[in-house]
Amino acid sequence: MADETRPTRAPTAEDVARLAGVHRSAVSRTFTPGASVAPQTREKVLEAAATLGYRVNFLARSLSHQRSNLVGLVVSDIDNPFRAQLLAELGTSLVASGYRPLLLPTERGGKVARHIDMMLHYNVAGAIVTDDASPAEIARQCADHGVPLVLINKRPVSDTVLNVSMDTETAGELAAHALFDAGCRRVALASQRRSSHSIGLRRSAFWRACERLGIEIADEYFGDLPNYEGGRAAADAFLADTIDVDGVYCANDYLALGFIDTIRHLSALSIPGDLKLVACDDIPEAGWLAYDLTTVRQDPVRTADAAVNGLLARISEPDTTALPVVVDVHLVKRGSTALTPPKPRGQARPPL
Amino acid sequence: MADETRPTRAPTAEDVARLAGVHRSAVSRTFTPGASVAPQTREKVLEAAATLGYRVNFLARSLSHQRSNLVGLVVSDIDNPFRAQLLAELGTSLVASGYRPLLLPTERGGKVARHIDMMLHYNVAGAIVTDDASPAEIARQCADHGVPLVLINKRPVSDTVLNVSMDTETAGELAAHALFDAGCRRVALASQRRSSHSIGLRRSAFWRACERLGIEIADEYFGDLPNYEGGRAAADAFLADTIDVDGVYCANDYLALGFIDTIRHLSALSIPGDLKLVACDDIPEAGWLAYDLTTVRQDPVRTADAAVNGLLARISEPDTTALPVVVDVHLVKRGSTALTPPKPRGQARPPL
DNA sequence: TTGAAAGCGCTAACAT
DNA sequence: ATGTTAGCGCTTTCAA
Repeated sequence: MADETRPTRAPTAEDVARLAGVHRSAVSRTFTPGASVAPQTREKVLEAAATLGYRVNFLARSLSHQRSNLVGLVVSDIDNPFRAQLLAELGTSLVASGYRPLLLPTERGGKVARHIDMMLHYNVAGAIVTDDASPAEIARQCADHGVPLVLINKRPVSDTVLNVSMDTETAGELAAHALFDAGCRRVALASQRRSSHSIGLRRSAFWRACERLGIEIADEYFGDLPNYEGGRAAADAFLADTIDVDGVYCANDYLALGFIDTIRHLSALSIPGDLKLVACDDIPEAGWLAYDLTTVRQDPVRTADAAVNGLLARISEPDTTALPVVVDVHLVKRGSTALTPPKPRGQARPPL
Repeated sequence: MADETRPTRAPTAEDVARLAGVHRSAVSRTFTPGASVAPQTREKVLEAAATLGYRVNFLARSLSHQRSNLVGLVVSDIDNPFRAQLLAELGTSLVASGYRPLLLPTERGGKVARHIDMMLHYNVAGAIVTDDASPAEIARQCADHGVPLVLINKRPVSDTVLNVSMDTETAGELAAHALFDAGCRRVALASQRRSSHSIGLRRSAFWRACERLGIEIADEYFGDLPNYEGGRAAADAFLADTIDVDGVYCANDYLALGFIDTIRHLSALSIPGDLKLVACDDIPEAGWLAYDLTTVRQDPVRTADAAVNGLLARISEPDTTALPVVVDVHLVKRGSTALTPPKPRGQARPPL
């Protein structure tokens, strides 16, 4: 009768109670952290549970609690190594804190509305958003439903949602200084065409810093997206131009990789010989031999930690105003801004 | 009284029923795909639901159904671009199919047991595992609890769990042929030290193919992990050796990037001049100008689709035996195996 | 087609 | 400290 192939229904608290000779509530209490159970009752329950392979049904528990320990993780552009690292960190960190990440990947142009909908279906305890899409709506909806929300590197929407972002202002300054120290006085910018909050901030901060330092910004070049292809496109535009610059700031590393490759492989320019380069993020690739890119580091581990801790805080005290968290950045100096002996021709940018 | 700041409790089916002037079950039926509701009742319910912002509580629904539409996604090494792509695809594909991915990232050396535990707590509808850790235990446990399981590129464990894997045999052949066609007759292998099912298959298949073609395998070099650093370590070992080879097969692209960088930047050897290189996966980086790596493509989209479709099939018919799915591979020819004019010195591998 | 009622597995307030 | 009981929000037989 008891066929091994037919997996029997999962054991319930009732089953355990029966076997242990106690009441269901005793079982419940045994598995509830702050409950009072007699040590020996607890023992009996634990043993029975073990032999039966009992596990608390979190769905039922969440139903009682009116809130699950699921956390919505809205992410886009996982192909960007920084995002991938961040996602991994957020995931492990959440799991370590007893929460379960519900992964909600956003395709480009995908409806974020679907995701909030989803999360609300699941009574998520909170949500973390690092998507590039505009979070205004998602934030409002979450607020309406009392779902604590954390935005990473996004435009702040209200003082009820926590904003965790890198120190863009300092990042811009560090980048400008790095170029200045490398001798640059006339630079270009490379970024994405589609406007983005965080990229926008990086650009303007860099711009201001250059002004202060007396660095002239000659022009700006764009790719469609802030990725490798975007960097290549920006570099193509750059090379097609005839302006004379001695440095370039790329809005992020991922894009910088494409920029570098195009410059190195499809032009006669040398980095850092003819052109210094600085970017932002410090993805692992920036440290690779093929790139050796000076960049402003934004630590994904600390960012993720700040986001998760912040979320936990908001979950336990949802009614406090959320003070924005700014994650420090620092310059990682590499070969792309190395000082080089003056070129024989003595020209910053030789004709192609 | 009705303060906007205090988000009111989410509306329930009861609330909707009251507003629509019907019974709760009518509401339930309205939101149950195959139920029978009078068109106008349905209309009333839908309207009431809309004004109240009602959403079915999936936790409660799952409790009734005895199974949620959560799917465990056990992933490790998200830093590997192939894994990142796969994860993104799996996520979007699951969401598109009406399932919700529960992200369970495995740290290196992390206990997978924790994850199965978690999934069982949530009555997941199924699970997809692309983790590198041994899945034997996880598979057994899932089977015990009737949780459909799909393994991607892992060692098969039983005919109740579906195995989706790339065609390693063909991959080995394609790689060997690519090297052969590029003129290689004596090659080396680069992979990871820690044994891994999929890497192991790639190696042995390549080995056999070389034997058939009359390519001699001179030696094998290892890095600790199948990543960039692993590739660098393997290349270091390779360079420290004095064997004379004309080609190298890297067990995966990610590792190959490190291998290439070390060869290109820390040795006098040229690729493909002195050394042809072939790897496996076809991550985006392989096509970058800095690498231009000939590789055997394993399409993450098709792999993910196969896994998700397979999972759905097993969810609907859990008692059929799972026929392994093999995902086709093909060669992507790039510069690392380009034929080059004979070197002036006429020597395959010049001394450093 | 619709209302009534039982039950999914668990928690928590209450009573003992 | 433990048993009792009333829900949590939904689905689903069963009658009507």
